[in-house]
Amino acid sequence: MNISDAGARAGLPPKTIRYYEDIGLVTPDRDTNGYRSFSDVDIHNLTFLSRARALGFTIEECRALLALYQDKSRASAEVKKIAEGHLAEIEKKIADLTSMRDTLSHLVHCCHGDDRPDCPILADLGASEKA
Amino acid sequence: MNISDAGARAGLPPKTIRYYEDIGLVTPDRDTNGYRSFSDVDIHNLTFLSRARALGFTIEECRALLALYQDKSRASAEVKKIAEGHLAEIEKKIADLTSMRDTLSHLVHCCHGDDRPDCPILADLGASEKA
DNA sequence: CTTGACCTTCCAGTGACTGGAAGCCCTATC
DNA sequence: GATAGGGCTTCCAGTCACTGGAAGGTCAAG
Repeated sequence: MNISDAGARAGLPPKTIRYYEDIGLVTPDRDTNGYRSFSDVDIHNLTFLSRARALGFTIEECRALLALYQDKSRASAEVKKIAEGHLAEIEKKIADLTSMRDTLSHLVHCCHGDDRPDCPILADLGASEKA
Repeated sequence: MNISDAGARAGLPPKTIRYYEDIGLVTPDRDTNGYRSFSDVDIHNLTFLSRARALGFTIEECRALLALYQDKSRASAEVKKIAEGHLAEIEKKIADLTSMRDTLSHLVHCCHGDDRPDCPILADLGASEKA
């Protein structure tokens, strides 16, 4: 199967698949004309990667997960450890963004947003620090 | 004031300040020895940038906000528009991350995490699509 | 006079792609 | 057989907002 079809199956653009090959995540065969030829296993691995990325795992986490996926004697504890670490990072990002949102939402709410220059948003950003 | 002190005041590393000068966000004077010399206004602007960045505004949003900040006849509506746009993006990121967290949290919860290979996390990532 | 902490510039790397150029390959139609 | 189009290949550059490091100038203290 050619790269476009493989991409359609896995839910990834061709460019991304070439990149994944570049960094050694997949190693499709080549046809005699030089075209990449994707086997069912390749598609399966690409789909795995696509889903793991959609869950926000970094490429290096994906690499580790894929290796564990292919190692039929792995310990599930190792997988769980990676997932838990990633989960903690997601939680932290959510907390950070929520804090930003609360602050910004408050400021936006305070700004009347008309053609006058008074603006609590800018006032707050530019304020000297206070206790 | 030299770059390190300016950075300490504004809460930014010297490298970042040099970068901000590179891209035209600040334009500190130079001493005769070539060192950057930061005025109170420079510090103020850097602090403004530091806070806006901490709220997750992009550099280009910061550039726009800083211009509005310095324009004493601006309309607050313009500021509010930028802030609201940014707020919407934050909300979206929070929603995306929350969805990821829920999925991942569920999977982590299902994985017993011992030395056996059975792992619902990998099973899910590798599953053929189902209805 | 030397040491060490600053400062300067410039170049390269980060993560995970993405866009684009230049050129080969394949199929279909005229 | 020529040609048009689409898809494939490689490679280079750009994204965003820095960050690290090298090479070298400057300054205050001892």
